[in-house]
Amino acid sequence: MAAARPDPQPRRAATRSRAKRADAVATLRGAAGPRSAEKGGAQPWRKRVAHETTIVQAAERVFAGAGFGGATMAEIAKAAGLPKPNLHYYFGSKQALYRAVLERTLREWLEPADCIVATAEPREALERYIREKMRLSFARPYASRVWANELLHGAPELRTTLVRTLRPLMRRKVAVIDQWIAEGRMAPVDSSHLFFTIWAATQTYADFEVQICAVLGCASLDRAAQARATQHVVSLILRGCGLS
Amino acid sequence: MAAARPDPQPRRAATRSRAKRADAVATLRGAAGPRSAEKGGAQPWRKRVAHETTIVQAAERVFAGAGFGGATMAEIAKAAGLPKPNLHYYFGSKQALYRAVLERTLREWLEPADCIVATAEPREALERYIREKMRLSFARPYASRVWANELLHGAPELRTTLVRTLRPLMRRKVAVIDQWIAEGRMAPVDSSHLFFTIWAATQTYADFEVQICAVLGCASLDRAAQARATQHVVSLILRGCGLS
DNA sequence: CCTACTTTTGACCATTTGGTCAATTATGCG
DNA sequence: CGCATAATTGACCAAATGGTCAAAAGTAGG
Repeated sequence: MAAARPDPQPRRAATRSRAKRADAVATLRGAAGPRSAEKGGAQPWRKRVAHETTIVQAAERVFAGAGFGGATMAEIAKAAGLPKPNLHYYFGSKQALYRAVLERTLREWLEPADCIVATAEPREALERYIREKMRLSFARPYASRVWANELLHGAPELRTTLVRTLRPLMRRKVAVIDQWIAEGRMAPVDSSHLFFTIWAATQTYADFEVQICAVLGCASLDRAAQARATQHVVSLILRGCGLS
Repeated sequence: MAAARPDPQPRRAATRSRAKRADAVATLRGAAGPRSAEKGGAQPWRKRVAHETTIVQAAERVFAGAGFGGATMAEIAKAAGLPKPNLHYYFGSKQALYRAVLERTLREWLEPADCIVATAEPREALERYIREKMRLSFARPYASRVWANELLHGAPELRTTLVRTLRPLMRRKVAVIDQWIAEGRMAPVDSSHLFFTIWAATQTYADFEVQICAVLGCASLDRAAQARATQHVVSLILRGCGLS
């Protein structure tokens, strides 16, 4: 996760035809900010990262709009403003590109859980967690939809990731909630299912936005509506946990 | 909606090539039980309905598993145990078949809301509503997923349905909740958002089953696990509504 | 049996789509 | 400059896919 970028290395050239694809994904994984200890104006791979990011963002939008099967590489290319073979140059295949999108999302998705720790105040921690989830839902609806779409279809690409990454994390978080309950600091809810409910209640604003807007009779949720939604989810769940 | 079936009429034959498609959808719409006032052993269209049902069920499974774009008519045909042109005979196109699946789901989806009426006891009505939604989620996961998938991708097929059918219904239900709140019979929650939360919390068990199973570490939710989930959602939301 | 119909089905087609290639152009470096 | 490597891109291809058709096979009523 924190692995430093492999810098502008010749990227292990084989006959090239086979070598190009592969690890563009790895690039994105640690692309956050290792611009530090490099030489002077390291612009060679700067452009590469920029392109990869452009592509992944375009792909995110297109995959969100049509699903994996419905999205086409041509459409993604158009959305990214690049010729199609270029996508294949950076990400060997449609599937690899899709994976890159999912991987990027997963990291962002797990982050908010950091505030669920035993030493925290239950009410404060949960409220913060829910608010952060709501914020993500409104800020990155496409990412949420790609993720939802993947789960919806049985998670063919990240079933193992769910078991190997999400599950261990959740075990720890669930233990924290259970401890809070044991200490009588909140009502005895089922901690695992509490997370499922929070995920569902928050992400529904990204995933099923059309339905919500159709019912509310608005084209999209403005700032005020987002705040109202957030307030609703926070207070409903906190009260449900006996934390009002 | 209650329109009687057009019985084994010559089904307005034009040059046939163009006539065959069309209204298989209409058939399904009112196919519930008009077996009543017909003549004797009305078996001619009996088989037709059976086939249409078979096809729609197969389509539901396949669409749920791959989305509209990812599903193929060939796959649906195989799942239905019929040759591909047969599907086109009953439902003119892939899109029409998809619509038929969605339409069937919508009816089932709206039904549980019948118990939300002003004269009912809030606690009892809401609990019943939630339980019914949970039951549907476990009983018809494929339908839920097709629906979710459609919403996820912007509801291209049923945006108008949402506005013309779901919205009016919800206006009435929301009014009921608001009345209950005004009468001081439950906590002052945002009634529209309460529905969004209930939908999300219940349908997550169908839509994101893989994620839930991955976290819980089980292959699928057995009866006991389903009961636990249901109990969790019911008590969390009721308490959230001040109805414990 | 015969006529008129609905239904079934194998063979087929035009289009779309993921992916490839080879040729070409940038780019870094000695 | 000149070499090597990375990046770009127009042209292409094989496979998959939604949809069509016409011939064949039921099926009901006269």
